[in-house]
Amino acid sequence: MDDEPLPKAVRRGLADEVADRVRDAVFAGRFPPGAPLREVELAESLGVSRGAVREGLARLQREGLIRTGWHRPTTVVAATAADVEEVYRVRAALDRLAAVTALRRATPRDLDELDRLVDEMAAELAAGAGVPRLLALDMAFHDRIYRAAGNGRLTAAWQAVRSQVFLFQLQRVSLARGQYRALVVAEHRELARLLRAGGDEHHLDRLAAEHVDTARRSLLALLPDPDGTDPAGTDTAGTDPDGTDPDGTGPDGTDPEGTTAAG
Amino acid sequence: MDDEPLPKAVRRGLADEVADRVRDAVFAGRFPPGAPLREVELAESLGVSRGAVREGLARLQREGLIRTGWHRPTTVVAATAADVEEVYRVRAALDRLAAVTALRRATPRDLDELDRLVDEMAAELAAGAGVPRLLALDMAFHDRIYRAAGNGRLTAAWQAVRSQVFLFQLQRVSLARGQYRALVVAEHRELARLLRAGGDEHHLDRLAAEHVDTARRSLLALLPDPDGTDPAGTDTAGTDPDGTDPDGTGPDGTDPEGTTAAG
DNA sequence: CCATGTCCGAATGTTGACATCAGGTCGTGC
DNA sequence: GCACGACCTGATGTCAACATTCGGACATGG
Repeated sequence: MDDEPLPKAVRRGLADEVADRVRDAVFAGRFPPGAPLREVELAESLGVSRGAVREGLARLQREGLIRTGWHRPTTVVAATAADVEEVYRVRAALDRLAAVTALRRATPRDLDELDRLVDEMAAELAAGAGVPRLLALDMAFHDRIYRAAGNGRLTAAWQAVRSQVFLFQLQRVSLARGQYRALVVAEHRELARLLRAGGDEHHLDRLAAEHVDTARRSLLALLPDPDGTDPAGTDTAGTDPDGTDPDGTGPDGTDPEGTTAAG
Repeated sequence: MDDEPLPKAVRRGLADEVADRVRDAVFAGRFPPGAPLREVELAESLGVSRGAVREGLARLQREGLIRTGWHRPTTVVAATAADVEEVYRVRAALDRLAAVTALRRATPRDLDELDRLVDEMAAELAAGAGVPRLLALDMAFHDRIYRAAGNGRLTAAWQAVRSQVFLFQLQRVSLARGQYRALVVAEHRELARLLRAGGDEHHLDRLAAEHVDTARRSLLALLPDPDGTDPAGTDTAGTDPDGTDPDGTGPDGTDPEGTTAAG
């Protein structure tokens, strides 16, 4: 008996389908950073109407994977140091909350799944698996933590940066060095251990923060340094300062199974 | 001599207009919690096509203000204790990051504006202003902090919960008691002071968390105790992981550019 | 040669109509 | 009387066509 026997057979619309296809295409490098995603082209290519494409793109915009403007073609985001800084800072805040919350709410099933993912990660690593495969497992691991936390809004916020995290890691294949790969696996194993231990909230919180920080620094090391160690003022154009950016469309709250794939 | 002399004259689409109108209507109580928002009705009422309405509703869904399903009418969210818990926990995580980041990036103009908002808040309070007015100022205050932080993704995440925070506070007019009102103003003044001082990051982080927690508890106190939401959850986490308590969420939110209405 | 005004292509923004689906109601058989 | 199935209504999902706007190229005047 599963806690959730049936994954609830959700009726997806075309927009979701379009979003998934385009997202995978972006991850696969079909559309490099800065490349335009024209609605008509995608509509023809996918065999659907522009409306569906439009809605799907709006969803991807919500995920921060693409940017658009008034009467301007949407383009794939290009990862600058400022972007990485922004995304990972937000991710750290969310991850910490997710970990601490999961500490109190994780079910035995959640804990088992986390261990299984870490084991699989280690196995794949030993087998010399490619970066996308390891990244997918990495993502699945964190997705599970968010799911265990059981906070819909938190999960939604995570999904708003998740694709960017994946894309950035994929573009800059920072996992290339074996040393770092092993470290990542070790960090995940430690996270799973602390969650199972169920005790030290402070320790877990700190580990979650450090885990993200490790990834952030390893990515920033590969990017042109805009300014000092402490990036201030890297506001830049990417996002709008006023905060009222025109984005996307409605989220669907909960999406349990990771959609990204890219395996 | 503004830092940004011209507010950039953004070209808004119909979807944004629709979203603003509907949001204001919801805040004004035109659509009570649970009420259906039918696309055709709104289309006729606003004099636009269903497409525009659809896109606008998608935006509101992203803000968590409405919920929808496959071929089911969208409805206004009803604030349960679990919802408040979720929203405020996420908000606390975001607010903490925003405050700490703003500590390093806030410009003198930002600081002046924060002080001005607090003063105005105090003045309105003394003048016996209504709850919506105080809430709007409260929101503007926090919006300014997010803006000062200069992290677009963080701001986007904030906007995904901002409307809910506003709605919850508005529905349960927890600010009714004069005592609490005064406390809120004092907390804001302290936040502004710490930001201007520019020093103690730890202290600021903790204050931001407490500020949100105060609001969270005051709201939960007014809601029926759901049982299941979470055993340890509501009060919870008394321990602070980083020395600062990980959760907690905050109270008000508002929107800067006066869209919210009610005022 | 630089600055200004105008035109054109292309993409998005917007629209109204058609197809599909969920929920409730009624009717039927046991 | 109860369970099951078909039907109908109303809503959203989807589509193809029209209107608006951006960006650049071209021509023009100083």
